[in-house]
Amino acid sequence: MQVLAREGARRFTTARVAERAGISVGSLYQYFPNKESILFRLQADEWRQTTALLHGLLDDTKRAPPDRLRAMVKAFFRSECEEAALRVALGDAAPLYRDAPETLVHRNAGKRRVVAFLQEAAPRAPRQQRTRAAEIILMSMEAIGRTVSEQGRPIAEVDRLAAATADMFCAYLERLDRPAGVKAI
Amino acid sequence: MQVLAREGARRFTTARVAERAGISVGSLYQYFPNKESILFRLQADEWRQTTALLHGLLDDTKRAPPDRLRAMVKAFFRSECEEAALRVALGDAAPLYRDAPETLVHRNAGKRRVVAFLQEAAPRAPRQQRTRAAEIILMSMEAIGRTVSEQGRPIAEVDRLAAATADMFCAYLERLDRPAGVKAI
Amino acid sequence: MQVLAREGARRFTTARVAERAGISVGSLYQYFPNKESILFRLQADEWRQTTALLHGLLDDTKRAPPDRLRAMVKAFFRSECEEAALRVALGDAAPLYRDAPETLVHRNAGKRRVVAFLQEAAPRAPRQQRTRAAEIILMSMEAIGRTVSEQGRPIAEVDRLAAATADMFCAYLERLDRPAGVKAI
Amino acid sequence: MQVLAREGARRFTTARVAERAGISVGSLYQYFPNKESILFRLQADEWRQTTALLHGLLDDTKRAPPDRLRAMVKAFFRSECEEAALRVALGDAAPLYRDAPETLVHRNAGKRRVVAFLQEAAPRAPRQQRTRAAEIILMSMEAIGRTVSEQGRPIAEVDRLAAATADMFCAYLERLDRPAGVKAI
DNA sequence: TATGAATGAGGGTTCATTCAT
DNA sequence: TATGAATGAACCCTCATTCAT
Repeated sequence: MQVLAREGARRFTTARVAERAGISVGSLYQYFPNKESILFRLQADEWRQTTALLHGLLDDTKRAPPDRLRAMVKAFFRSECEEAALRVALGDAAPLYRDAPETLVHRNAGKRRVVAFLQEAAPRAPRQQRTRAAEIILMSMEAIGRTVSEQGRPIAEVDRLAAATADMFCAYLERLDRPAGVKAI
Repeated sequence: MQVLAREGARRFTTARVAERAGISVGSLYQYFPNKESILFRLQADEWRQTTALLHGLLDDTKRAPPDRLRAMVKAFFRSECEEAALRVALGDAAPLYRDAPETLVHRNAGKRRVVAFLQEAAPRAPRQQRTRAAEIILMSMEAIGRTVSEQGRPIAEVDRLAAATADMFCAYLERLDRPAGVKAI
Repeated sequence: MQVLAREGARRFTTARVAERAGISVGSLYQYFPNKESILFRLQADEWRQTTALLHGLLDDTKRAPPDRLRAMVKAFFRSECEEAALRVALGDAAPLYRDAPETLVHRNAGKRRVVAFLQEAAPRAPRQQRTRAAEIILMSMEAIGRTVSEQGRPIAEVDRLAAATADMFCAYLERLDRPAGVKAI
Repeated sequence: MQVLAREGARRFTTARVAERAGISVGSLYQYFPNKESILFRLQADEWRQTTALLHGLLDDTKRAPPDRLRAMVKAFFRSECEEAALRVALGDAAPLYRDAPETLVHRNAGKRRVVAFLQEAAPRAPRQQRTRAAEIILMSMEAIGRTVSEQGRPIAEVDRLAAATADMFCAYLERLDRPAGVKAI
């Protein structure tokens, strides 16, 4: 993680990782079969943390769904901004793990959780719409979060963007839950 | 573009580009100072095309703003899916041009155009909110478009996702234009 | 042997040998001083088996010398074709044990046995000629056997080649035993 | 060739070849796609030379076939002993080019030439026997030649072994040409 | 202006061997 | 006696860039 954050994806080499870890390249290769797997492990750890954080917020049934959504977006943006360099570098390394099966697993898990949330937040929306909405919300949140983190914006600005993004999602929720035919726009 | 699309970002080398172009590496280096600049040029061309396409749709004042927004999202998603391989490869090469000044210029131009559009579509929204909304809409659209193209989904599905994404944007527009204090959610 | 036969000489590593043997690398190095010695041991075992087989056939004084020679060639070719992969791999590893003293010992033992056989089969040949003939016969038989095994020819074909090779050896025996000056060609 | 001869197959590395050639590794890789191809090229050159030499001798129709055979064996053994180290190293590197199609081509070309020779030298032998005999003669000659070269025997001894080997071949020729049923052994 | 051979640092990976436990 | 993590030199190969022609 330190090599990735400090040196960037391009300079993330097995030699540097080993040196930073204070071990030899050979030892590194006793724990990881190849470079790709190191990166994947880093990304998996990130996913685990973020998933725990976000699902925890969505699970908090004491709060109204929109509040939970807002909390999730805000938390996600902030977590993206911490260790921004690492996040960017992991993003740059995506080609190396993009097609791994675990990537799909992670994506699907996230999607399922949001679908479940939408069931609660927009119970009147048809199932197919909910599935698509879940995807859209996740993809947007991740993309905006990454871009914001990448640009190194000040934290206050990040929070404002999170609020605005959550506004968009909430407006979408509202519309999804509106009985069909009562179109406003 | 052909090298990038056919061989991927990893195998996009100056030697291959020169060969495909039917010139020598030396000549290639007379037109471009370095590899990075070649990639940047490719991305700039993409941007030019997409910008022309999207701004053209937004400019069509005969249609209602939401319709134009829908048209833009649909057109963007489709254009992303054409030459998906090229798009993915350009995305993978982003680290090489991400920090170029032209990148910022392009982003700002897009943002300005959407801000102008929002002025028309949500005249009652405060200026700052509009600016943020423009950014959010652009980033979401780009991110979802890229992801969708990356995943190679069937065109019908892409259109459905475009429609749903546009739904989200329209719901957001509606809310932006709603007089403050009249919160629905 | 299993590692060598299944994985080939290139992938014959101490780690793999230890794993297949169900012990640790450390333990492996308590039984063998180095990798070379493992290979040599394998080769020595092969030699022991083959020597026992071939000498046994040559020893069978109830049969006429040419018959015994034929039997030996046939048996050798067949034994080479069993476990062909192992044989090929051992051959590839030859540089590691070629210069070991045991290699010379084995070669000399084989030579002595064939010299003795020739004494019986071509008693009239001068001693020096017999010595050379023994070498030539052994080298040919080994080389043709190895090549045949390497090429994975069908067993029927292998037997035919063995018969032809034995023909050659028998013709040679005959000539060796012919009184000098009675040259036919 | 120098690296192979002086350092052996194990120490035949691209870096050493480049250094000895007075060029950089990069340049080396502009002429050869990989290490294997370098070795193959070396072997192919050897084959070309040897083929020219041996076929030339076999072609000399002014001499009787047995004489030509003797000349060929002698010439082959001597050529193997020149640059013995190179020959041994090339042999050790065989795993790298053994399965290349050119190897088969070379083998077949040699075989065809010897088959043609046998047609002349043993016209009464059946076709199938001739084919097998050609293979056997070639394989023996190559194997004995290699072994002799590998052992670094003195040239006089090499010549004697060549003569003895040729004796064996000639005896075989004689037998092949003998009308069937007139078995001597 | 065009060429393309030459460069060489740098990449990922392997593996025989050691030695503290 | 058995272990197996640690080592690190060495391997093959790539590629952005230069520069004499």
